[in-house]
Amino acid sequence: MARTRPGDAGAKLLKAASTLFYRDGIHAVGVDTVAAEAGVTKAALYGNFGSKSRLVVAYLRERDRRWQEEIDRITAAHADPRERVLAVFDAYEAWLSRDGYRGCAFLNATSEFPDPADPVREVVRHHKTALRGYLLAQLRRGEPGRADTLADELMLLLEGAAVTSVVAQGPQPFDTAKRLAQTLIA
Amino acid sequence: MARTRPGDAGAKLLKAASTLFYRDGIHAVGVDTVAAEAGVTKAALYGNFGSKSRLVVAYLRERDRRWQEEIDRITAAHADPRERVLAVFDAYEAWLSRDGYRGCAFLNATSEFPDPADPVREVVRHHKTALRGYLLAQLRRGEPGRADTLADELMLLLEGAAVTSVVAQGPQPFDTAKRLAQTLIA
DNA sequence: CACCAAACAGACAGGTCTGTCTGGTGTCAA
DNA sequence: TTGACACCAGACAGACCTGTCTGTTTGGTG
Repeated sequence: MARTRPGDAGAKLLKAASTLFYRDGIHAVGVDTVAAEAGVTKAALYGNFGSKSRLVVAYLRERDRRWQEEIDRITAAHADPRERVLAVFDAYEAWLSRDGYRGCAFLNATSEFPDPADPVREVVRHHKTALRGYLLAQLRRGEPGRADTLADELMLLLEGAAVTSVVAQGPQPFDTAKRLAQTLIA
Repeated sequence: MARTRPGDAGAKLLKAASTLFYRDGIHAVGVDTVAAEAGVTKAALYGNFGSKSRLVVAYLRERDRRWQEEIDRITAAHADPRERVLAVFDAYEAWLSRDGYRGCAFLNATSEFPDPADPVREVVRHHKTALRGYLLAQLRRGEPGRADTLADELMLLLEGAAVTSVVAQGPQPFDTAKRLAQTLIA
């Protein structure tokens, strides 16, 4: 088997962790399983991340980074603020659909880590704050006075559609959410 | 110490399980902990429920039963369909507030049990279907033609507020949700 | 080429998990 | 009063958990 090049174990682990933690849940996956899936030894895991907790945080940060890239793509693809907002709904739906409606990784992590002071929860707050911030920035270019309220409302619709689509095992809630969002920002 | 009377161990276990599973998460709590919290032996747990999985299902069913009682109280306290709908939002908020914003027990369980075929997930679907059914029944008495769409929209707002209030660690999202709900059903 | 850092391989410790089993004890009902 | 049954107490099995350690091998760099 091709030996892992020095410095590559971290990336392999992150990829494996992302797949397994998201698919099966964080508590349900052991470090041995992550290392095996990455084709890397447990020693490499602890050498790179120090602990499972820190690997979990790194996993969420990485996912946040990828989501940020998605936001950048949306910004590049659409100039109209309203279109950008609606594109966020589409992107959210596409992510969940691609992953078999296992829900938002950050909300799932929140369920598994009850302590609000946990570093995991800080990453979640950072991610959600950034998302709301993006919506807010777009909405300010429409009716600045209503932008804050609208951002709150759209966040409710996004999160609601995300969790409901998991229970329903399908994208239908996003149709409802997008339609409602459209009338709100019209 | 007063000995547990025959037949009471099940109820004690259910109460302890409800507290611990909800507060700390299901995978994070072991059967020994549940038995100890209930003041009961592990043998009694397995005698009454057979397995941890079945205890989890019983925990969610019990919670669903209690929520159904809440719905009955709402029905008794309000005659107007619109008031009943808004009272559901208030009740949802009150439950989360009482429990320190740990979120909806059923959505949290969904995060922890990825397999849609798991009995746990069946209980979740049953609970959410019943909730939507109640809203739908009320909405049909207003504009029957829009009732289905409205029920979907209100569910999004409820779920959205539930999860967002966990991330935000406070009830503010429910203000947004209720205000929006009010304009939708006006 | 020689060295170092990072990987490999895999044993190991100490704890926790679910689930079982044995044997004694209290309660209720017949 | 006696028998059935649900409980208590706690040991036990076997798997899995996180995290550590020893020693070896290898790739990249000076």
